[in-house]
Order: sequence, then structure tokens, then C-alpha cells
Amino acid sequence: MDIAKTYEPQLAQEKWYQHWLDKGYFHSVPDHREPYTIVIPPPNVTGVLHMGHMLNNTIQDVLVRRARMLGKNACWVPGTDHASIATEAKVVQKLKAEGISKSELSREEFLSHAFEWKEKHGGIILEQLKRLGASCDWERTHFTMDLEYSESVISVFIDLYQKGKIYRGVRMVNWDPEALTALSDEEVNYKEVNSKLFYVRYQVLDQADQWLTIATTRPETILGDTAICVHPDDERYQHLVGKTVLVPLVNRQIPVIADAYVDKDFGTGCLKVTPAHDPNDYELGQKHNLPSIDLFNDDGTLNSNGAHYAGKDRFEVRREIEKELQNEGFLVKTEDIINKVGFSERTSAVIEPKLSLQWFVSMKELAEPALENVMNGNIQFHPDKFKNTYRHWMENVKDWCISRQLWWGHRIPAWYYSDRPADFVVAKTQQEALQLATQKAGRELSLSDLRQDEDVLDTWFSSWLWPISVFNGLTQPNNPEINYYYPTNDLVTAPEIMFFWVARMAIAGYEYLGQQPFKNVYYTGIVRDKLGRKMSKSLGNSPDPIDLINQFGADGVRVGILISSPAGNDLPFDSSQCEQGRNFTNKIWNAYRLVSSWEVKKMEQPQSSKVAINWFDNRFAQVLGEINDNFDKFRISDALMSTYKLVWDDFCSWYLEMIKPGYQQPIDSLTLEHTLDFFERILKIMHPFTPFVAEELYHALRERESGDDIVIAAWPEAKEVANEPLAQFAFNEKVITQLRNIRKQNNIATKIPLELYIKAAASRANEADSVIVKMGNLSALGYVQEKVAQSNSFIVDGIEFFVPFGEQMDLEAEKKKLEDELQYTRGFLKSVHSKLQNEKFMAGAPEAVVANERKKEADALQKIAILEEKLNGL
RNA sequence: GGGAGCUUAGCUCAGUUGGUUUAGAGCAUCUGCCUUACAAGCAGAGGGUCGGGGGUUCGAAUCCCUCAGCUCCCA
Repeated sequence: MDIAKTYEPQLAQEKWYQHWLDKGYFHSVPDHREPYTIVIPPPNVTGVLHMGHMLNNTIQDVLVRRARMLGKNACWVPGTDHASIATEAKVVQKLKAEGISKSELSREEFLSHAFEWKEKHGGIILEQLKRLGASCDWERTHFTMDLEYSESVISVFIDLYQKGKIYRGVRMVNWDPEALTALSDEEVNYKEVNSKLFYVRYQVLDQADQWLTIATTRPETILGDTAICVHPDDERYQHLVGKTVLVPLVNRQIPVIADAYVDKDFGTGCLKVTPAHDPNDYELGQKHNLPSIDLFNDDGTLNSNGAHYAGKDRFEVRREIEKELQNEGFLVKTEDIINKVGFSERTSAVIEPKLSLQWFVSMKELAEPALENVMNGNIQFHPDKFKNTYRHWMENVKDWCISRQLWWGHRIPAWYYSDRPADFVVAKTQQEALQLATQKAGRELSLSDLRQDEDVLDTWFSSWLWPISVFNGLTQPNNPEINYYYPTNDLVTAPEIMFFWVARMAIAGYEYLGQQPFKNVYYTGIVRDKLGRKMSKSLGNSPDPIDLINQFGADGVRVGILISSPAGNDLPFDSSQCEQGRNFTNKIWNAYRLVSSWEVKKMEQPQSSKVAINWFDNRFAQVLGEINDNFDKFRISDALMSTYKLVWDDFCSWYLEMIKPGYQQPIDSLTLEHTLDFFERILKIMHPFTPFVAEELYHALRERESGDDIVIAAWPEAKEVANEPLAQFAFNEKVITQLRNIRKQNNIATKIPLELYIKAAASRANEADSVIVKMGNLSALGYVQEKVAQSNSFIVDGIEFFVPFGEQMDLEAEKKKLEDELQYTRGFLKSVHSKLQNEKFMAGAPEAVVANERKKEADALQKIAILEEKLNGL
């Protein structure tokens, strides 16, 4: 045999992927067929494939490939995201390494560096996806900063502004002092850290011996205090409300106010209020008309309001002010405390709540249809438990801060024509802006009077249009593509971006097309390592997917990553799973080696083959039904497991063994023809999971005309299952397993033939006995009326079987086996009896349940009788 | 602090409106086999008081309460 003993994936992968591309199988254009659309969650343009992408994209490819085989017009749109912060950070870093600081560059210069970087590193990830076998329509590759895409982002901004949904305002934002930009709430990670709680006393004005002690974790903000707040019901402090106290070190006078917001039990029950540097204090400040004193520069150092600390970093100030407060007698004590601190998702800097002028989208109304249509099931979540989380967020949705102090991204289309913050217009072009500004200002302006907003838009403000804009649905409304492909079918993504992305796509979909962007959202889990840690670059615990593909083959990795990852569950990944996947591809490869080695001869078909074919035909239909059902319910891992077992157990371990001719014996053509047909069907259902080996063997199996490829072959038809052959097989399987047990117990090699006698009327004999003869390697199979002495025996479905072999038999072992079985059956009978003797059960349980218990009782009684008789006979 | 979810074999998970033999699968483990498709394999076996406690019911892994532990989201 000159076929390799193990499957070598690399050659097949290159060959078939190129073939699929050459044939244009992944390219889709609208036609009469039903569309099936998936838009890829666009990875960061300069990103590199990690295990999360592998999981996510393998699932999408499985769905797309199956849809294609089901005859749908499958379209999987790939692309990349410009990823403002992440990409800008990378470019800044790269320039820094070259000794160039961002601040030395003009916006234009920086952007040209950024585009250069994008050209060089952009799209590597898409090439990597090809290695995985992703069947994307590469002719449709999009980028969120493509010209036409940008146009739609800007037009949406303008539209929302005109509808009054976008406003500019001073708000407390999450400020990243390292990236020097505002962040959305979703870009802040809160972590528990060990901190100190400082107890600081403030003197009451004109009362030398009266002090008020507050507790704070941020003493460096004391200089920004504009009030002290206590609970109105707190008896300890009621006499001080309305009085004035002095801010330590600077002796500024601030009032003592009362508000129920204060937690009486935390610290001393007195809260220092710093409206400029804490969101809750900000609200208190608004409510009580307190001034805000901003202490910080953008980079986290103190400004001139910080008195002698001006110019020093906030953390340095915290250390120094502790000493000064101590020396001056203001520090009462410190305590260790664990509190939660916000960190920037991108730079890991400690977030500084900061008042600033930013752009916002007002979300409440926009979110309504997006909430409603998830709750009513128009958009389905898999698993649907995520609906709860989604609802909770959408019902409490906050306005969305969409401006970022960055250069890489879509620049906000607002033009200012004076220094007053309100003097601006929003327009698509500078020319339009000039016209509008002239009108608004009521005086002649020139282009040089206009200054465009420096900020860019949050990345998600472009990605929320992804399912629309990849079909140019906004720039060319109602074009044939958007009408055909939208709404898309399935979205596969991670639950962590449910709000960043999923919710906002839903919002944009209803707002701009009046329709949902997708019908199903499949949430994958997080890929973790064996120790349960999230895979990340910084931990270095993520294997390189490309290495895995080189080691186990793309098919092996695909199986490995899907084999146990139900929707919504985290996936503890270990490369041994890919080994299992590789073994699976090797298994089917060797099944092919076997089948291809047979010589065909014109001869009569063995009875056992006939039985085997009838069985497998029905077994296939049965499992296909399960697989289809699993797919329909988005139970991808289960669909894979069913496929795996059908191939390995049913096809290889049972079917092929049943029809396999003896060594170097020929096979009859009828059996071979059926076998090839089964093999082909099996390859088809394997194809979504293991596309490469399936295509390779599909072509090895038979000569194919050009254009006959499994990637576009029709998914096998479901058909009705006949139960009789399945029941017959189940019976035979039990008998054969018992025979194997006897061999094992008595150390009898498979090669040595056995005799088997069945205690039943000969009329019970049927065609299927031939399978027992073959699989059990029997020299004789006979029917008897009486038990056969000196034999091993077993019972299947109440029928006794005997395998005689005289002196070789191990009497003690046989006795032990019978006793164990007797004990089990008696215990079982007891549990059945306890039900049947319970009057309440008899009265309350439905008839069918009672009847079933009676049948169990009868079966058990019969079995006990047989076992007892056997034991006596020994 | 508020909300959601989870806890079933060594590991990862099924278990669909409570009833189909004293709970299933894959992997791992153990035993025996290099049997001419595959040792990346074959055959067989062992392993769980369904997180603890209480309740509802004729009947609970499944429904309710409670305790404990874990995870995620939000502030």
C-alpha cells in the first residue's frame, strides 16, 4: 500500500485552500437563493491571531460551510478595525523606539506614520485566518477607515447631531493620564487593590478646639475640597451642619453640608467633597451648588491649584502630603483598606475622574428598540441567559462619551469659529461648515476662521455600523446588496463586548435601517489556560495558533478547540485537545486506506454485509437528525461530538469491521459501492469541522468532474429512521461485547474461534446472526432447548447464551461474575418493589409509568431466576 | 454595595415540561493486545451519596428555601 500511514495535513491544506479560492467558492453575489450572512467581528488591523480568534472564527467557518452545503448563498464578510487607542498606542511606541516623540509631530506627520504602520502590519491576521481554513469572501474585505466607510461614520454623526442625539458637554469622564484621552466606562477595569485610608481632621472655623475628622483614600485631592458632607440623621454631627471648616494646609473655608448620600458607617461618617475628582462628589456638587476646583493637569500632575505641589505627580503628592499632614498635626491615623480602583484597559494607568468637555450620544431613546427586540426574541442570544445581563445594562444605559483625544480615527466633523465653546457647527466638509458658520455667526467668515475639532470618534462609533456599512447601506441606501444580505443571520462574538458592540449594532440597525442587524448572536467563552487563567500576551500563556496548525493540522486544531466549548462557557484549552483532533483526522484517513485497499470481485454479497449496510444506513439517518438538531440549536460542540462518534464508533469500529473482508480477500462490488456512498456522506458531515481532510478524501474516494468539490456538495438529506435494524444491532452489539468479555476473562485470543449456543427456539434465528458469527469469530452458532453444561454463559434481553470450552473454563471467575450480577439485579428489584408497594405511588403516578415499573419488575424476576439456576448448576 | 450565573466521574461537559432499568459522553486512568487500515490504534474495565442542609411531591440532578464556594457584569 503506497498511501501514507498517517495523514499529512500541510500539503492538502495549501492545495485545497488555493483550489477553493481559484474556483471562487467563497465569493458571493446576490441571486435567487436564500442568503446566509455573517459579518466577522473585525479584529484590530495590526492584531495578531490569538486563541480567542481561533475559537470565534472556527465557529463562524463551521456555520458558514454548513450553510453553503445546505444550498444557501453563504457570505462571510471579513475585515479589520482601525482600533483607535490600541493602534495609536502601538505607533507611539514604535516611534518612541526610534527616538521620536508624538508631541514633536504634527497631526499629518503622525498619521502618515500610522498609515505606514497599517500598510506594513495590517491584515496579517487575515492571512492567518486563511491558514485556519476560514471561508471568507475575501473580495469583500473591509476596513473601518476605508473611504466609503468613513463617509458613513461621519454622516451618522451629523445625522444624530441634527436629531439632537449628539451633544457636547462638560461631564465627569474617565481620564487616562498616560494615553491622554477620555475613555468610555467600558474601557475601564476595576480591580481591588491594597490602599490606605487616611483620617484627616479639619478645624471648625473660630473654634480652636473643634475638629471634624474625615476618612479618605485620596489625600492628594484635599486641596480641591469644596465641602464636608455628613448624613442628615447622624447625631454626632448635626450641630456642625451649616458651620464652616478650614481645609488643612491651605486654610480655605468650606461649608459643612448634609446629604443622605453619605454612608454613616464608613470611616468617620464625614465625607470630604471634591467635585472635580470624583463622580459622586461631582453630583453632590451639582446638587448643593458647590464650586469645582480642578487640581490636575492632563498627565496626572498637579496644576497651580495644588499650591506648592504644583508640577508633581499625583502619587508622589499622596506620599508627600501624608508627611506634611502628619507634621502639621492634621493626620489622625491611617488604616489599611482594600478598595476598587479603575485602570485603563489599554495603558493600565489608574483612571482619573476628570471634568472635561466631550461629545456624547444620548442613549435612552435610541436603546429602546434594541432592548425590546432582544427581549421579545426577534434577536436571539445563544445561550439566552445573556438576555438578563443585556436587559440590565440597556435599562440603565448611560450617555455614551464618543470623543477621544487621539489622532488615529475618524475626526469629529465639528468646526469652531470662535473661542467660545458654543460657537461651532457640524458639517461634512469644511465648505459646508463655512456656510453654516457664517449663518450661525451672522457675519462674514473665511476658511481660516474655522478650526476643526481635534478629537476623533470612539472606535465603537464606527464598528456599530459594521453590518450595514460593509454593504454600503448608508452611502448607497437600498442598494441590491444591503437589501439582499441585511439583516445578517448569525453573529459570533464574545460576551465581554456585548455592550461595546452587540448592543450598539442593534441600536444602529434599528435607527438606520429600521431592522435588526442579525437574527442570532452566539456568545463564545473566554479561552483560558489549564490553570484557568485568561490567555494573554502579558502572561505568555497563549500558544501561537500558527504553531498549533503546523503541529496538528488546521483540521486538528479546529476539532481541538471545538470539542468541548459549549456556547457561553469558558474554554479551558490545552493542546492535547488538538492532539485528539489530529487523531480524528488520522482515523478517517486510515479508514480510507482500508477501503481503498480492497480489490473488487464479482461474488455474492455476504449476509453479514447486507445486515451491516441496512443498519448503518439507518444509523446514519438517526445521527444526522441529531446533528441537524444540534446545529439548529447552536450546540456546535454537541454536533461535533455526534459527528466524531458516528465516524469513529459507528463507521470505523462497527460498520467497517462488519463488512471487512479477510486479509487479502476481495470484496463484492455491491458492498463496496454502499461503503463508498456511506464514506462520502460521512465526509460531507465532517466537512464543516474538518474541511481539508474531507476535501482530500472526497477526491481520493472517486474520480470527480471539475467543479465537484465537497465544499459545495449538498448536505445529506434527512430521512426517516427504521427502528428494527437499530434494535437488532443493539442486541447484537451486546452479545458481541459479552463474547469479547469472555475472551478477555479467559485469555482467549481473537484468532481462536468459539462456539455459541443460544437457549431459544431455532425459529428465532435470523439474518443478523451472521454478524455475531463474524464479529465474534464463531465456528458455530446453534439453538438449544436446555442449558449447556461446562460453559461460560451470559444473558442478553432475557435470553441465555452459552460458550462451551470445557477444561479451560475458570469456574471461580464465572461464579463470581454470576454472583455480582445477581446481587445487582436483586438491589434493582428492591428499588422497583419499593415503588410498586407504595400505595401513594400506585395512586398518583400515571399509568405508563406504573406499567414501566411492572415491566422492570418482570424482567428482573426472570433474570434472577436464570442467574440462580445457573449458580446452582455450577 | 447592586445584578446575573454556576457547583454532576480525575478533567471538560450533557442531562430538553420532575418519571425509560440504583445518572450519560469525550478525554484521562487501569488491564490485555504491535490482530496486515490506523499504537495518532484495538478490545475490555473501574470511577459519581449530582456542593451541604431543609422542604414540596407517590417520585427530585431537575421545583422552592437556606448555607457555603466559584465566576462574570455594573457602581
